[in-house]
Amino acid sequence: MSVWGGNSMDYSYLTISPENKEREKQVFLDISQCIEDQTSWYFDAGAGAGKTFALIQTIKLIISKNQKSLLRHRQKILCITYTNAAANEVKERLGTSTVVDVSTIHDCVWKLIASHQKPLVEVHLKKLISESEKLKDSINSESWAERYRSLPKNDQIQINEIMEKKRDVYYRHKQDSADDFRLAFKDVHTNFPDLLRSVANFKKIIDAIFKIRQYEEAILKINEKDRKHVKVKYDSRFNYDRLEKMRISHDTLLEYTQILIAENDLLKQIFCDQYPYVLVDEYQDTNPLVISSISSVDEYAKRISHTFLVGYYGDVKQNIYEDGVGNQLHALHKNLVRVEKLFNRRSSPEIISCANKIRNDGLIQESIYEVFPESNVNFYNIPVDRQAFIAKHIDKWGITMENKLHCMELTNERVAEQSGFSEIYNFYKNSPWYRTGRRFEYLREHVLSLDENKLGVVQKLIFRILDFRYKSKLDTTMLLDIFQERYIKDINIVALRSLVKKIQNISGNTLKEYITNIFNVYKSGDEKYDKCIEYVIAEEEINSYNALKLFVLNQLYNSLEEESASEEEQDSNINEVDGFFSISLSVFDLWYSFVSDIYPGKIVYHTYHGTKGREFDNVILFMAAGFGRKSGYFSNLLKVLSSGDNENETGTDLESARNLFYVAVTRATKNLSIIYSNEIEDQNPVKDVFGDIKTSLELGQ
DNA sequence: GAGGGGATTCTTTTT
DNA sequence: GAATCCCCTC
Repeated sequence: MSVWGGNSMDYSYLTISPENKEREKQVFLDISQCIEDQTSWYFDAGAGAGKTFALIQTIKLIISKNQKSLLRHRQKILCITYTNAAANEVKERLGTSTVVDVSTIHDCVWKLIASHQKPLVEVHLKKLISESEKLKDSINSESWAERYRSLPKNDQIQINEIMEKKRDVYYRHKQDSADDFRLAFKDVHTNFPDLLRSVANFKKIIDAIFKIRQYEEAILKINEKDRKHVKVKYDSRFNYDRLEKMRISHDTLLEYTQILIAENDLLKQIFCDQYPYVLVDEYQDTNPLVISSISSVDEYAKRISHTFLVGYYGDVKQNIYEDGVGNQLHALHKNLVRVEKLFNRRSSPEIISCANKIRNDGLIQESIYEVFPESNVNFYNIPVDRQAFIAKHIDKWGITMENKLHCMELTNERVAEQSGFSEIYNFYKNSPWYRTGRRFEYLREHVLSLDENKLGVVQKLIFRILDFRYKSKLDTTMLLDIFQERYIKDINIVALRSLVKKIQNISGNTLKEYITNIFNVYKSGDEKYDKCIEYVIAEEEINSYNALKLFVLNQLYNSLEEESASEEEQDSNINEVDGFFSISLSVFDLWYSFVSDIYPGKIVYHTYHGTKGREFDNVILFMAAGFGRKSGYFSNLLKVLSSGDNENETGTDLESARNLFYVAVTRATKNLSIIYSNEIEDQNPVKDVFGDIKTSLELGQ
């Protein structure tokens, strides 16, 4: 069913009644009718209904009816998805086609607008002006800028000049404690003691002043047609704009697109000429700016009587990201025909029934199958003892390597801990680059991303070493997976055998030992071996364990060249890095398996959010009253679990908790256990959904 | 004892 | 960036 492959039950032997087959066909006929009538539509279906299947079916239908005309007019069907993973899945399931473009929203709109730099730069210029105005307004009105505001103009100018001169000093000491920071700006502190009473506010002011200046310089340069300011670039690697450098990030790209399309008939023309059919996957997660862009193209196409059809596919109750359009689709794109699918092709009737009660918008699913295998659904309210709880389920559900147990946790930190590599996760978490540098938001991606390229610099290097170690031990590894082509082209069997043996002989119980052993053989006469190691490490200056340690120290502690770091501090940093490399290799193996998406055991851990789109036979949900800073996140939901008012929940924490819970519950196909350890104020709503609440570990039927 | 400020801690996910 | 706790000052 999914790109992540197997580990799910075999549906092929389940039977579907002729009546249900007919009804399922009718849903698709509804979509065909929309295409026939030239009316755009949205397809709403709950979890497990086969949305992606329907989307692909639709594409195939459009192709079968219009391929010739599309080819003749050099037109294509556009399918936009929210993630790269989803785009790849659609491509894979659809097969290659010359009349379909499948891409993420960002790729697609950037392709559209990147070649229209003239209007793009104009929009960018307006943005720079409005952003610098906004900053000036804040300095004139926000309470954090009051102490600056109340100074005489001359003093303000003086401060601006001092800070401009000491720009590098400012950035060097920005992360210091308040006392150290005041010390670094002694002169400002003595002359303007009030201003530095709150260091945090002072930093806010200075940041704003610097930004205003940068923006104003950029505005001048754009007007002067400076060589570096004639083009706007979209940089998908960064999550924030650098407007003064003409670089924008994800959200601003969508913002500019919306403005450009709204203001520019030529772009609308190009869009609807090129793509008369647009299909949007997971519309509930799509940014409202994208919906209004598409909608304005639609209106334009109608005005000039062009064919332009849009089909949205999604489920409002699976909207778990804040900037998604959710149930506001119809407000932004008018006159859409609703097509609904009420069948579920994934889960047991028991699970479907719980899910129906959790979603409170009236969409009630039923199983498409006549008979479904045995299913267990239980809600436990007991103190959480993960080991005991999991052990019971392994017995009860017959968990094996082939029939895995999938545990869902709320946080990544827990997932790392349960997966057995919290030592590694915590090392990064506590390192100055992430902790003192306040870069917590990078931690997940840098440590846990399944995409090697998104890992942090240190993490990527360690990944490469572990990957090399893993593959060099595997009989099925292809030579080219570990050796670079040009170094093995002219190698004979004897030399190759010796090289492989040398590599397989590298041993160690810790990374420290393993890496030390790598370099023990390095530069001792075997050039092929040296090249191979250089290929793995790919960092020139690293040619010993100590050099590696220094590299990590520079990357994560970068305190070596700082005059402020005392010798003891440096020693303790070195010890910490040394301790990190002394963690057992078996722990690193667990991390390696995790980020390689290899599941070496019977149990797999996920976050609730991370399982979107997937399905598992056996699921345990670990649940608690609070989530993040919100202490009543789930406990409030449980109070109204089966009775909440859909209308009044819009935009509330209750809605987001409900959607997240809905997504988590509907991942399960056969067996689902939920364990909630806090007190339940009112048991009735929970009983309504899950039946009796179990208060002991005994797994009743 | 009120309130200002500082230090500390923290959720998820995608582009 | 915001919630929360703690400390300091008035």
